[in-house]
Amino acid sequence: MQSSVNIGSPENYPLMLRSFPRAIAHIDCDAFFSSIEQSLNPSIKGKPVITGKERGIAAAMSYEARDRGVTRGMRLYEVKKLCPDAVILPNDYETYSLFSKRFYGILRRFTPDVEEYSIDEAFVDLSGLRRLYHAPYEVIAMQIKETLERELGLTVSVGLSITKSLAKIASRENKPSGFTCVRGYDLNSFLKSMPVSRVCGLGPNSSALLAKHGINTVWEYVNRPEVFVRKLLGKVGAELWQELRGDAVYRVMKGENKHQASLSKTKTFTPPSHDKDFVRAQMLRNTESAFIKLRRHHLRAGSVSVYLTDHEFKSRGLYAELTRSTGSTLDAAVIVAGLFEKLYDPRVKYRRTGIVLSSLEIDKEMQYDLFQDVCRVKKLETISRVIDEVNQTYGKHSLHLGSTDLLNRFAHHLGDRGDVALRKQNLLPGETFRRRVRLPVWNVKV
DNA sequence: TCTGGGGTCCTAGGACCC
DNA sequence: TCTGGGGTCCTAGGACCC
Repeated sequence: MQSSVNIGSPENYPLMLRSFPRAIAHIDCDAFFSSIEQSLNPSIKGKPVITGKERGIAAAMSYEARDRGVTRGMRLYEVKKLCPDAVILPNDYETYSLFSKRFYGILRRFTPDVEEYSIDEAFVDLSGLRRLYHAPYEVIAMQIKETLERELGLTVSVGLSITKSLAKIASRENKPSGFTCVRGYDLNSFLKSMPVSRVCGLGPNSSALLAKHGINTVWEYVNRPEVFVRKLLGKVGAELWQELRGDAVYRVMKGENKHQASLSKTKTFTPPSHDKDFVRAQMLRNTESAFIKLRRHHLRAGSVSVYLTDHEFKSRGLYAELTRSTGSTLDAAVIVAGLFEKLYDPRVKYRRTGIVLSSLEIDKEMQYDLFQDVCRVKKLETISRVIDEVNQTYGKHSLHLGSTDLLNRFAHHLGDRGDVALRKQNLLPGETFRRRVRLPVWNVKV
């Protein structure tokens, strides 16, 4: 890595690096979900593989499918039109999480400075490792890449540069199985014709705004004064400006279990509806699902917000803080129903409801408030536990709130896979799957 | 890209308080 | 009692990410 960066015309923008230059790698698994499916089932290697069957849209697709024009979020009937031979599978997050754990395990063999950016993307700070490995950063990064590909049976793309933002752009350059190194003195040529929309953090809105000011490439962006971008795009804009000039402001955040801030559940339905009972039932069903997930993660929520999205995709929401944090569906259902009453407008057609649980805390840290009704709390907890047990055995939502009953006339897509045995063979020592049983649904009033 | 679901972070502007 | 002005806190909504 270079120890200095030369960017722009020095007389206009004399650049003083704030920090010692770092070597940061961004590692991105190629077509993660579908590659895992192909890795586990060799008979579908080389075929267009799409996951997301249970939701009716393409969540992830293999390069074979991408080459045929399949894109993220595409409806599955469209997909079938494009490639009739497509292999369409439901998402299997358990298996994907397992691969993700292995992925991070391998990275941590090289250094503890690993950030879990998402299920299939990591940042690794290689700074200072040259001496340990007796090799330049490029070679260390290549070693990491080769180890990952060999042990996971998937390909990954790696970007290596002096800031996170630059490394992230770089990793996308030569997918799949790419390796792109951008040194300080490469910035000029690398950014010259790079569209601003490639920058992580500059989405469609920011890009459109920049275009209005004649800024289309990252090069044009970094050659404007900092005050200008700050005025236009605020704090984030200014931070990215630094990062793209090679001045690292974002650190690689190590730590395996970052504290989760919120947990949400949303569901879209078609056609849009203004049937109040139906919309409320959707909302409460989301509440049930959110709390099931909450309890599975051994968490409690201290606040809850609900929102409704109308047919024009405008959302309105309401937020409530709870007097004590809870993991009980029944506790929250009362609050949610109250918020819903305030939010619901009979003149509007809704197409989506959602709930966000926040102020999350770990279950065992929960302390009883001196003045609360301990008996009632215990009772609600017992009910929740029993509900979870029943549902685990007989299928999600077998036992549910009476008020969500009317949803049961809608069939559940089961997303069954029937290849659990195959998947189990693939487990390493110490790895397990959650139990998964599906039976017909019945109704119980609570 | 006309729109599926689960997240994080930022900020304008309202509420509230001197 | 009315009014001005300024500071702080908070949250709803937006923008963005995978």
